[in-house]
Amino acid sequence: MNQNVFDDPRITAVGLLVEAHAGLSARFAAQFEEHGLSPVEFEVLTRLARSPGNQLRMTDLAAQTSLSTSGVTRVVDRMERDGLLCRRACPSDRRSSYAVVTTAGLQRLDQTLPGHLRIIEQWFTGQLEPEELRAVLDGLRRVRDAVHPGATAGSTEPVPEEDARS
Amino acid sequence: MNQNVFDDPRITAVGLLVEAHAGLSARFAAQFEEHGLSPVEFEVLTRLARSPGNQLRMTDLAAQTSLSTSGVTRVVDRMERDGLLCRRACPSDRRSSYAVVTTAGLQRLDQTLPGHLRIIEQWFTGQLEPEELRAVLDGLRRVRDAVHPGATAGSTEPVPEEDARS
DNA sequence: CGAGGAATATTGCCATGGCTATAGTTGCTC
DNA sequence: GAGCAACTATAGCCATGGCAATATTCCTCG
Repeated sequence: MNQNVFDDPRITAVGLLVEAHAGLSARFAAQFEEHGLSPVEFEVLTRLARSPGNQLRMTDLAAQTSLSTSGVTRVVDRMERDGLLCRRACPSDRRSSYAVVTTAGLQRLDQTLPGHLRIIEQWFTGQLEPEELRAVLDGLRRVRDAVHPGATAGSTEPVPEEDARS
Repeated sequence: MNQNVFDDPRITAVGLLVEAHAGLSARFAAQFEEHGLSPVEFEVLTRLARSPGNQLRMTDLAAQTSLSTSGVTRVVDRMERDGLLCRRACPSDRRSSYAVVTTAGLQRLDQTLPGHLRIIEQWFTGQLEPEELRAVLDGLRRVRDAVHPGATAGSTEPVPEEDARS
């Protein structure tokens, strides 16, 4: 068996990306937990808080998170039970319902965000010189745009079908 | 509520990292599935295949993957049932047992790896100029070393305790 | 208008995996 | 050697979340 396949620079590159991500996620999760939030709940809270009216239809919330629509149903169940958000019927479409952040939810987010930003700075952005950071982010943006169809509003271009990198 | 918190460059930076990782993971998972593997199973297979004797104690396997020891027990259960690996009693310590990759497991990995490498190149490394890629990897290495204690054998230095909290 | 198909949220069923308790083993200390 | 703490793998119980089925509601086309 070809042992040195694992020394392939591509494997190494992915390993770095995965481990950097995993390490940061673990730090985030620990801090979220201090504020009684799971990573998914924090994600939901931020997505709602940055949406007009602090609300989003269940479907749209699912599209903006890592969850399926049924997953969103359940997270919203839990968070509604905890008073972080509530459901609101959509007046124009009786199939839809909104998830709306409550005041308590916004407060919780406010409590969590400063520490979150501190962690990012301490363990990610602050570890790099400004121009290094810019280089990393430029690279990640290119990867993201290639591999994550429809991630940003800006990239409406079709997903590149081949390895073409202009 | 402070809406423009979400325009904070730190939030943006993490968002890029997370989405690049998520996009790549999704592509990987799709290709693994073509070969009848889950992401965790692929991880286990590679960890074992790159270990001396194609084997690892359950505990060590857990330490090298994203799983707890009980998680490893179950993945190994499934993979043993599928014939990808088998358990072997440790002769020197009757508490321990090894997970050993079978020939079928190595074959499965051989079938999967070329496509995996192609995906990495097509959607990650190949999207960047060589010097861009090097810059990204250098940055990720720094982040990884900071945030992921004990990730590599090379970085024995203690985790920076530069702290600022509480 | 009415029928059929698409969209929306939810629920049932299931796989995955973490935490904790447990049983077996080892090694250290007295 | 006996006792005890640490280690190792596993099983029980539970939370999370995906997929598919389901019930509503909406929309389009005839």
